[in-house]
Amino acid sequence: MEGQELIRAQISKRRQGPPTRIQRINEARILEAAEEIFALNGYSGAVLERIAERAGISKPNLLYYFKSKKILYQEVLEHTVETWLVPLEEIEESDEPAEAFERYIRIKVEYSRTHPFASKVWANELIHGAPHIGRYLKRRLQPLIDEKARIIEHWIKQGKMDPIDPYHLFFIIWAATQTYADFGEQAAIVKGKKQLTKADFDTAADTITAIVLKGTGMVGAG
Amino acid sequence: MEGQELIRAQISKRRQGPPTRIQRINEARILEAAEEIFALNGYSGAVLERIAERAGISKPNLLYYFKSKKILYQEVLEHTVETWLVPLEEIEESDEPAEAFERYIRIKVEYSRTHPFASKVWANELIHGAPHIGRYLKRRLQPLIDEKARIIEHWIKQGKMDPIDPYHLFFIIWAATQTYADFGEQAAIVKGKKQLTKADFDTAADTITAIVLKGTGMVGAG
DNA sequence: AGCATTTTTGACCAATCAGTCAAAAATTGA
DNA sequence: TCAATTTTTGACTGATTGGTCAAAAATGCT
Repeated sequence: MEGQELIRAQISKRRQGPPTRIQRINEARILEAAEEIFALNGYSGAVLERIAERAGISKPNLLYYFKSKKILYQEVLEHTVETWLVPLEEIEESDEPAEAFERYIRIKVEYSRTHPFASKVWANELIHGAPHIGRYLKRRLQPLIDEKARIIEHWIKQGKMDPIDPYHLFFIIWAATQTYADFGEQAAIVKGKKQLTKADFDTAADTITAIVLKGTGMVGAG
Repeated sequence: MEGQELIRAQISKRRQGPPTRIQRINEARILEAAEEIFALNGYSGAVLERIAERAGISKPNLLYYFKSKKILYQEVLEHTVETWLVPLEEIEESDEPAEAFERYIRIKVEYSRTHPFASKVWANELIHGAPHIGRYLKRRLQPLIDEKARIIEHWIKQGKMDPIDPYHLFFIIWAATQTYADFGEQAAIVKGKKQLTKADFDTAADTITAIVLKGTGMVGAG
């Protein structure tokens, strides 16, 4: 269990032409089912039979589309990472810090609410030390964060916000926004509910936004 | 995999008197080894043979001390939860909010640094919906949080801090402090390091403390 | 020393599960 | 219609692993 290297290269490519209608439907169904099963059980705990079942096909049929459990898992991971990075890319130097971060926080909380399985798969991979996707992450995430860190440092020089370590600021925001997906059950238990509601997520976004914006001096103390 | 009920009741109690020296040593060794293996591999991915190996004994011998994998896992969980709750209990109404929260944040970051495996085991359990420890959590954590929430609401009424949802404040602090243990590899990758250093944890504690204290109005805007 | 109790382990079993394979069924294209 | 291709699956296999058991080894006690 220590995957790496370019994921694309490992994926079953037995096709010559474009994917058929059946292929597109089945692969999409499998990936969706896999996301949920991997999220709920982890990599080792996930059983291919159950993923196939949930996708409405047989296990050998699943293996026909994805040559191995590992490859299927990596496809799921890659999909979640890319979605995860999109809102980060939208932070630009020309933005007002308060607006950029409020938008970023709200998008990430909303993503936690609508894609809890994706977030959990991702969290699981990270907890175990990113064994399947570490190298990819280094190539893809590190340069992106370095770029955004420079933007924040620029904002700090301009006096638009307090002097804060940009990396830790991102860690805190990631942690705070994703905790509602990853540890949603804990939050629900603490709040005495069966499940978090949309209102809970909205309050979460409000609270995180308020603390981060005021706490970093992006907006004047209220 | 949906354990519950009083954990103590399930644990092998074949003893009449107090534990012997050998028992204490071996049980401690096993629990320490188990914590690491469960943290690194998850419940399903953890192999008893490996835990035994790391504890320096044979697998049947491990099963002699803990009757099943599930029971061993629950013992590890229970141990981590109790440690986790200690600093929370220390927050008291007579405290100054800024002092109480700064202390709480620093203790939790330090705990993340010194007990990364415990934190990961715990995170893993929560991600999967707290299947083994959900009920215990409800009985133990919920009342405690309710109590601390009342203290915070009292502080808010006294004008000692901004009106903030106390539950979400705790979620944010838990997430921010534990992210350095749970997702430490990600943080290291982003920072271009192999591993986080003590200095990184100190900066983390400083940053979280600064943002939370200022962001909640516990200290005047600097 | 010698007996009782605790501790330790090799050998084994049964269940689970990723992955294979050959053949059947469905689909496509002329 | 009918042959070529793609899709689907039942039946297997081999490896892994949680847990058992009986017997051996170590320890404690008088």
